[in-house]
Parts: sequence; C-alpha cells; structure tokens
Amino acid sequence: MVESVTAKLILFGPVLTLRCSYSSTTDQALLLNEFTRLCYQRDLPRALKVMDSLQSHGLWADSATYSELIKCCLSHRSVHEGNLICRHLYYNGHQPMMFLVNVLINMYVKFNLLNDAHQLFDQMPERNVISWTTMISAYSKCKLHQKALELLVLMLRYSVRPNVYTYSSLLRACNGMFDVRMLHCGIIKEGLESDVYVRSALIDVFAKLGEPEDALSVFDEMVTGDAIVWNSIIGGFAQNSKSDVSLELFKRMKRAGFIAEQATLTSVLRACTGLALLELGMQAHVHIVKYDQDLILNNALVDMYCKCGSLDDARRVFSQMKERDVITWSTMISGLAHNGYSQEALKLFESVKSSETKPNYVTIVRVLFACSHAGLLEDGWYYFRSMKKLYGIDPVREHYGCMIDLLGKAGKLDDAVKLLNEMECEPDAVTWRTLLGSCRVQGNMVLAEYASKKVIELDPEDAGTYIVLSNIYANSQKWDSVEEIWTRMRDSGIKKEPGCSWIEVNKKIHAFIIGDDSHPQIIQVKKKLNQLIHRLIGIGYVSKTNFVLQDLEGEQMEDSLRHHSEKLALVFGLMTLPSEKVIRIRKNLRICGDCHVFCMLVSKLENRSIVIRDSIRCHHFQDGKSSCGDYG
DNA sequence: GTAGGGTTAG
Repeated sequence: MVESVTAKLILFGPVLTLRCSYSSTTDQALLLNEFTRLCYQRDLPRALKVMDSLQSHGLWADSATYSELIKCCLSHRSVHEGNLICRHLYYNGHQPMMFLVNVLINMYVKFNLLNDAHQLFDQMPERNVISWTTMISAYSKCKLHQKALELLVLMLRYSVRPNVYTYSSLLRACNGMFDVRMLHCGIIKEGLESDVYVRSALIDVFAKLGEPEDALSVFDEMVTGDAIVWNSIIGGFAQNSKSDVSLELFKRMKRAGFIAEQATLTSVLRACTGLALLELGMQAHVHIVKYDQDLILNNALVDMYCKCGSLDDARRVFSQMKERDVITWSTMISGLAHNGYSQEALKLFESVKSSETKPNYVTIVRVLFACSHAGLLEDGWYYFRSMKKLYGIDPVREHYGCMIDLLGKAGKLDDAVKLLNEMECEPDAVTWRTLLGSCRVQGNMVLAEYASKKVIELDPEDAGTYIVLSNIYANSQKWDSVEEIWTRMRDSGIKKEPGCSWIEVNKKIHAFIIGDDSHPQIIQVKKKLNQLIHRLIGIGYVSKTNFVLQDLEGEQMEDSLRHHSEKLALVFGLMTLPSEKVIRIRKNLRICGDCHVFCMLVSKLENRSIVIRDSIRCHHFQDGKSSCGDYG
C-alpha cells in the first residue's frame, strides 16, 4: 500500500521542481500568506498553482489551511484536486500532522475511495480515536459490517477507547442481534448511552432487526430527545408492520411539541398505507402540500393512495410530480396492478422507456406481478425472457416467483414446476408457497402435498401452508386428511391467524374478528347481515360452501361462512357510512370466494362502491362486478 | 480543528 503512494509522488515530483522562482525567506512568507488567503477564499485553481510553488521550495502551510482547501475539494467533488493536495502533503517523505491525515482520510471516504482512505490510514505512524472512527464509519456506511467490527477489535488492541461517534457508526453496521448486544454492553459500560446519536442508532438497529420492543425501551428511557430520534422510532415501527404503534408515537410526538418534517410524514404515510387508512392518509396529504416537490414524500403518497385503493388520487399525484425516479414508476406500475389495472400497468412500463429512468430489478418484479395478477401469460413470458437482454437484469427468485404464479394459475402447473427446477437460485419457502397456491386453484392434490412438504421444511411455523393444504383436502371431501392437518397444527403449537377486517368510520377504526363478539354493535350487525343474506338469496346468491375449513354440514357450514369478518365489516359500513361514500375495508388474509361473490352482489343490491384490500390486492366492487376479473 | 442520526417501490 505504501508503495503505491510513493509511486504517485515520484510521478508528480520532477515536473514541479523546475518551477523555482522564490528564494528569500520573505518571499517564502509572502507565498505562504498568499496560499492561505486563497484557501480561505476557496479559490481552488489559484490555490493549487501557488501550492506548486510551495512544493518546489519544500514548503508546507499550516494544517488548518489545507483543511480549508480540502473542504473546497469536497464541496466541488473535485477528486483530482484532492489527489494533488494529498501528494503535495506527502511530498518528499513529508509526514503531515495526524489531524490533517484524518481530514484526508475523510475526504477519500466522502469520494467513496475506500482503498485510498485505508492506504493512508495504514501508513499513519499514530492514530487517534477519530482516525479509527472515520474508517469504521466508512465501512459501516458500505454495509461492510464485518470489516467495521474488525477495526473495533483492532483499535481496542491498540488501546484506543471508542467514543459515542465510534459506537453510533458501528451500530449501523450491525446485522445480527449478537453484535448489537455486545455493543450495547460496551456503550453502557462506558456510560455513553445517554448520547442522542447513540440512542437513535440503537433504535434504528433494533427496529431493523425486528426487535421493536427493545427500540421502544431505548426510546422511552430517554430524558431529552430531538426530532430525528422521533423520526427514528416512528419510522422503525412503520417499517416493521407495527403501523398502529407508529401512529400512536406520531401523536405523542406532536403533543411533545415537535413539528412533523418530511421524514416524519413519509413514515406516517407508510403507516397509513400499512393499515389502509385512507382518511388519515388524506389528512397527512394536507400537511404535505408545503413539501409538494419532495420526491420521497410524493413516492410515499402515490403508494399510500394505490394501496388504499384510491387510484384516481394516486394518478393525480403521479401526474403532478415534476421529478420521478425508479421508485415512482415501480410504485405506480405496482399500484395499478394491485388494483386490477394490469394492462394500464404494462402501458405505463412501456412509457418508462421514453423517460430518463432505467428500470431496475424491482420494476421488472412489479411488471411480472402485473402479468400474474391478470393472467397475461404471453406478456409475462415476453418480459421474463427479455429482461436480461433489454435491461441487463438477471432474473432472481422474485421474478421466478411471479412466473410460477402466472403459469400455475393459468393451469400450466407442469411448466411452473419446470421453471422452478430451472431456477438458478434455490427456491425458498415463498417460491414453494406460490406453487402451492396454484395447486389449490387447480385442485392438484399430489403436487400440493409435495409443495407443502417443501414449504414446511423451509418455514415450519407458517400456519398458512397448513390452511391451504387443509382447504385442498376439504374441497375433495377428504375430511380425515383435514383432521390430520389440524391435529398436526395443534401438536406443533401453530395457530391459525384469525380472519380480521378493519373499517374506518368517523376517524375510528373498527375491527371485526372471526369468532369474536367484542364489537359493541355486533348483535345489530349480525342481525342486519342475516337480513341481507336473505335478500341476496332472493336474487340468486348461493353460499360457496367449499370454502369452509371444517367438516361441518348444512346450516352450520353456511353459518361459519356467514360470519367471515369482511361480511361483518361490510354490513357495519352499510349501517354507518352515508350512502354516497365508498365502503373501504382492509382484511389480513385473502378474501374467500364466497365473500367475493357476496360483495359483488351487495354492490349491486345496495348500489354501493366497495373496496376491499386483502393480503395481496385491492378488489373494487361496483354494480355487481369486481375489478379483479377471474383472477381474484 | 478532523469522526456519528431519520424518510419512498420489494
């Protein structure tokens, strides 16, 4: 490493030694003065010229002056000039002060030239905590967490004590709880846990690793905080599917007198998206108007409107955006498909070509998702086969997953299996679950048994797999096998997630859970539901009894379907919302075939628009039809 | 004097 720096110096040296015109001490002092003046004026070109003359005299200015000049290089992103300064400082075996080397290392880090930074670091005769922290921070930012931790061990070996800067940098590099616990102990031992940066890093890393309780306890122990720590905790919960906690914390933040900025509002939108809270999301939109050209916020807004099933609003925000990036396009493509407009999604993707944006692998995943959601087999094959050639993107698991779904749902299970076997990466639980889903649609029990075995091997805790398999058996009246599955689930302590639907009425969220009568108006709701069912039967409604999970007969069988949570939420909506208002429901699981028919008929009978977001898509019911076509 | 924090698609 040292050799390469020396090589740079030799290359640079001889040219400059020719320009020697100053000789007396006064001249030298004047030259140094001139240099300092130019550096503080940030006049980079002239300062560099004078630097040449200094070098030919073997003169060096003071460290603060060079530090100014380097700042100037950084603000202009002038890598070449930064290199010239570095060579000058090491010219002729000169050793710059430790402080200045730290500044240089930092410069290389900011230029993303980690090797150059590390080279200077390696040849330092002495290093202080700042030298170490600069390198650790650099590796943390590049997600080279192992390297960052190695440097911590080394610095301790050199008896340099880490400080709050070191720890806050290091925490960002953690990707396992072991490292976090170890660092957390170090932080407490050194008495550094009250530092606000350390705390926000701890909160972020706990949230990132799916330990929101730990994140919250670090947050709650804090005596003083600032807006960014609030953003950390609100964002942390929003990213971990704990949107309700995130919104509660947002309320607390406002009560504490903090103003919501872009980052806060983005997380709040994400939380609204997670809970499908359109009304609240729209309220947030009002506060966002002053940041109307903030790209990240607008992206979050588009996503919120799409996932809350309000496509017109999403389209409006999208079309008014002055700047769009790959996330904007991917979000809108995905959002259209999510709401049943796959053809429009593909058209939009075609128009990405005339924009400046280059699609990335996520964009292609969303395009294939659009194809699979509408059964667009030919389009799917076209995009899948051409992605490498047209966009230079190699297919990964998610791309294969969409294709397997597309083929399987289109009845081409053999082709789906063939593609699964051809995958360059190992299929994971999600891949096999996708195939299993297709087996349910196609009623292929043999393949379903094989696929579910694979899913259970890879993800034994997932209740959904057992449920799908039990559904397949139930459809074929194989009640012994159904019973066997349920026994197996009981024995392994795996619990089925109960079906739950939520509806927002008058700024309050009402939850309806299957088998749970705790909603205060549940008796009226059920009574009204029964009346509605009778009226629907009058116009031809027949319960699709094969969606029942247990071996029940006749009346009982119909009853358990009758009380699916989305039906209860829908009836509650009919009872409480004004007739012109769209009824919007979010459900945690997929909507079942019976409820799907039920909603279509209700939309016609009651002349209502109904939007139900289930675990993978939005269904818009209007005038007896659903936006998802046959691909529910 | 030089080193550390929050936000968007999957």
